[in-house]
Amino acid sequence: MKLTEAKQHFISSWGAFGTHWGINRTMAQIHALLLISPDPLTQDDMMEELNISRGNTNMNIRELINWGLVERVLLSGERKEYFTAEKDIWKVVKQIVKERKKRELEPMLQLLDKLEAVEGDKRDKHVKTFVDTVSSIKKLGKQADKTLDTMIKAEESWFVSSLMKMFK
Amino acid sequence: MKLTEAKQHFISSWGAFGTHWGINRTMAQIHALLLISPDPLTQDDMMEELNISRGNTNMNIRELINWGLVERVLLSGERKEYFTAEKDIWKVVKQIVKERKKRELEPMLQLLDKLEAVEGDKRDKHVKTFVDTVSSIKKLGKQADKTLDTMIKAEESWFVSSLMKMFK
DNA sequence: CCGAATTTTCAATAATTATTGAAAATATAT
DNA sequence: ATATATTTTCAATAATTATTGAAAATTCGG
Repeated sequence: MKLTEAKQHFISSWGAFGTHWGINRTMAQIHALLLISPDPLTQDDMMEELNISRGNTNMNIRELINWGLVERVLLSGERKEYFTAEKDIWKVVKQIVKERKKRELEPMLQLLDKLEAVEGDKRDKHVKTFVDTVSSIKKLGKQADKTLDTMIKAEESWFVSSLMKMFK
Repeated sequence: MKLTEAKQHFISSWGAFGTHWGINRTMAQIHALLLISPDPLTQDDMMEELNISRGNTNMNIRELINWGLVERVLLSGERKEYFTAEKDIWKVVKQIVKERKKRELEPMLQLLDKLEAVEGDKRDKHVKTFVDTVSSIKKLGKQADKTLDTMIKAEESWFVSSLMKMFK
């Protein structure tokens, strides 16, 4: 397979992959493109490679910057802005985990805390099932939260080798 | 907070949560409803509780059954079908991980294998960056795949206590 | 400060995805 | 077998989400 074709495959399947994870296609594709680009790219480069409009490109680049996955680069002597993505995949994964934890897991745990304190007699099976379900989700969620915190701090080498031994 | 209100909150936020994970709102809400229901429910029960149409209810129940999260229950003397959800959250998580691994991670790893074998001179930085990116994603993906396999087999008690020690 | 280059915004539109509801198919009791 | 209850399908529609493109805002060199 030629590089051009391989790049197309990579970008389009990264985009499709993203849609399964609540990330929009274009955002994932821009990210994919930057991941495989040795040098920083401009908005125009991305528009051309991915055949998307200026507005779409711009909004999704900003979103990737918010996620901490892409950053602006200033190239001296150039008027245009350039962008580059973190290439260390372990760092990328940690960054995504960190953001999703903050945006989704933490608010969910806060809600569960409130819901667990529902009024009512636990001898009523409706109350009991509700409280039991909420409590068990909360328990697992809290554990996941701690685990992810540690993961976020970890080095890849440590992570891989520890897990290899642990889950052999 | 009263039970009725708490249930509403739980169902609607479980639905919103689902949409961040590529699961449609209704499917997540039906699942939530079944999780907190002490007894099996019929399609009509769900239609009424969630204010959704028969067709929508039916399609999403079947989808939940495909995911292995819900099953039919036959109640003797009843003409209607009843449905119930697995209540053990650890089993639920394992089932979801198992399915998503099969549906998303494994096909991605297969693709990466092919893309890694791209033609071209690795002294060309475009080729090099492409191959390096693909390889490192593949490496991490393969590790995740193994780790998840072990997790799928694990008992919750084992999982929680091991991780507690590991990630103290 | 001026003017050109560049970036950003956002209302309009397109594309995608979810939902309805009624008809068809299936199952069951008598 | 027939009538009735129940489930399933799916074309039509609604709702949501993504994308465009042109106008406005900003930046920056001279």
